[in-house]
Amino acid sequence: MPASSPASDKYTQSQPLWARIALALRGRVLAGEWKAGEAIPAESALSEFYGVALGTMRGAIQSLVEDGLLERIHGRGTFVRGGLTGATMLRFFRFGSAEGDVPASRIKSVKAVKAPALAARELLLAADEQAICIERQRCWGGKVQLLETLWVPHGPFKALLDLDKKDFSPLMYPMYAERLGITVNRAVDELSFDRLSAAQARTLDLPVGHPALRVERVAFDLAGRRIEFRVTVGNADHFRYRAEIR
Amino acid sequence: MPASSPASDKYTQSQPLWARIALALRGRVLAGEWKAGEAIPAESALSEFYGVALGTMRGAIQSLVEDGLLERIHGRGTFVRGGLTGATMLRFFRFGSAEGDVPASRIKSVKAVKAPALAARELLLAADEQAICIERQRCWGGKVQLLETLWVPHGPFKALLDLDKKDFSPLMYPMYAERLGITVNRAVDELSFDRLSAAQARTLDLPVGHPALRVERVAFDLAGRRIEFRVTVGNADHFRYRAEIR
DNA sequence: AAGTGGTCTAGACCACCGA
DNA sequence: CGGTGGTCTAGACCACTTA
Repeated sequence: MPASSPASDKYTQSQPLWARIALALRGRVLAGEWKAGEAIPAESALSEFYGVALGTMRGAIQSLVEDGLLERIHGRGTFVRGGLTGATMLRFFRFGSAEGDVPASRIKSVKAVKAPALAARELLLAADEQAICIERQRCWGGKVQLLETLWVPHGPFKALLDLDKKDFSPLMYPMYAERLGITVNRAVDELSFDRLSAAQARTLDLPVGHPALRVERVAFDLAGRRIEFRVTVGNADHFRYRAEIR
Repeated sequence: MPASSPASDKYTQSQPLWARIALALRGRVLAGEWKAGEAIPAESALSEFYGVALGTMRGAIQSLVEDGLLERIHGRGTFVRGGLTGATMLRFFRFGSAEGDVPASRIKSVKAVKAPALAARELLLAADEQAICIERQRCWGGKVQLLETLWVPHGPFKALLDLDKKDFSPLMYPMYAERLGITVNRAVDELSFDRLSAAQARTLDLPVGHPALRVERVAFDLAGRRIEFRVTVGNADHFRYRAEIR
């Protein structure tokens, strides 16, 4: 940045200076110069490095904070945000008594497959492109409560195929981070209602055709790439969600 | 503000200067000094009035923008935000063909009642306090699609009792603004799953016990007061909602 | 052209954190 | 204590909108 667009060229670029610096900073984060959880240099150091005023540097950092890439802690520093923890599917459901229960996770299968049409579309994969399909169940209170099917692109995730089902972490996103170096930074859930198929009903111990909440989730990494598509199905009677408008 | 806490007292208050100014500004908006849709004075004028630097004034305004109270438009000014339009219940549903259709609204009844327990709790009313209950239906494609029951506190809304059912606007919130001077600034929706009662099923032309989405909404005015509680019920098969995590 | 918000500078000092 | 981010100042000039 200092060489390619000197700060003395005020107001001559199409983007504000703080936005260009934010872009450069984002690039350095994505390139792995500072890893998740680590601190980036102090504002003063960065403002000197880029040859801009402190306020401008703060603006650049602030935009990345609002974007979810960085996190500022007063008195300590500015940190690269860790990814999502993944325990977030619970926010759509209320399971009565199972408060202290640890939500268990059971992997049923991990297979290399041709991505089906829906998954290929959501992950922006070419037709017939290879993917990995993971099926798992999530349990609370000793009962299977959620059925999940996940697809991830084959390339960056192929190490999962060599992993024993027992060694999968109950939370996928921290596992992606530790084992593959892939950070899930953002996810979009699409909710709809459905009815349980015969197989689903059997596993969930509910009648066939019972109302179900269906969540289709696309997860994005730090660079904004689509790295996981997931379909979760659960008993609609336990659905509860709070949305705010303004 | 200029008299009660001069700007020269730097850093001696528990709140930052910009926060105290934001509070003062919010008070002037709530007092009606500038109405919804109107512009407030320019940053430069306000910074002079409060005796602070321009950057501090910008910070105060920015906080109110993030709060949804103000809106800045480059080159034009800073405006008091109009309230919600109210067409927002549609975001939970997809009604296939009825794209060009104007969503119709039919008021079934407007009555002064003792607030039932649920409504009283959500509106923070005392037990047995008076409220106004409004029942209405919303239609698309020539069919009744949503059933709504609304409760509003009696005091500020009593003018609604003198209004003919035909004169209700299809959108409640703009009507609150025009007829009562009450601006809905924020609303919280709680979604859950239910089944249609016999009466509901008849009106919606669906089987009894058919899966239904239930939305309980609390609406807040500019001052943060709870001014409306609303229960909306519709066919769960048309439910669709997008949520984002980060 | 005049007025608005948006960007940027070059400082100063305050509040928080950890060693 | 030294280092971090947070607040604040007093300017200057840019970009957008309206008349």
